Amino acid sequence: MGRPPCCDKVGIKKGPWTPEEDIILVSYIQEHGPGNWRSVPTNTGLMRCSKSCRLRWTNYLRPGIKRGNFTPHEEGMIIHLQALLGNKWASIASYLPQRTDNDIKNYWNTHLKKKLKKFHSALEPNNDINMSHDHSTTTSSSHRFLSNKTPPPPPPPPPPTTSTSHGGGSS
DNA sequence: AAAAGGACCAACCGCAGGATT
DNA sequence: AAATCCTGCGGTTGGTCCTTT
Repeated sequence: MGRPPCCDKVGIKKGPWTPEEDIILVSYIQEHGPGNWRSVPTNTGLMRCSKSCRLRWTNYLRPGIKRGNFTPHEEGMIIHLQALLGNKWASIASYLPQRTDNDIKNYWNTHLKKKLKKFHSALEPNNDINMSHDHSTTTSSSHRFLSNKTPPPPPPPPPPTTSTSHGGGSS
């Protein structure tokens, strides 16, 4: 007997969240704290799967998150950390507590990747073929990019990791 | 003024790891 | 010790808005 799908397709709503759904989710989490996502749809009556609830909360509804308008400093941090860690968006996000991994990932894919590519081809017009290897090439020269564009970001602080264990650490 | 193309953002899907029974 | 379940992560897709022709 295999494991049942996380959200069996029947009756599960997909697509953009409505303000009403947001309110239900937020008030439930305010009362019970985040975590135990499995029980959220059951207890709230939301026709969403647990994954969708968690995603909505972490990427949009969670208090204290900042969206859009990345500062040059944040941008520098992201480029630096991406060169350091690769596409570990969750790890990168842990250095920018106000940002979500999804937001950072989107920003990287839409803005920074392009910016870096431009920079690289300006720097090494003959080698722009190498740009297909995203990470390997960004590693060394993104630092040069940084030193041109923005002040070098501070060395990565120890990851916050405020009791990420689910269930136990309800904030 | 309308149409086409490109860019951006929010959300979904599948996979992997960790925890629990 | 093995099997199952839940959560989290990264990649990808779809829809909408903005800009250019």
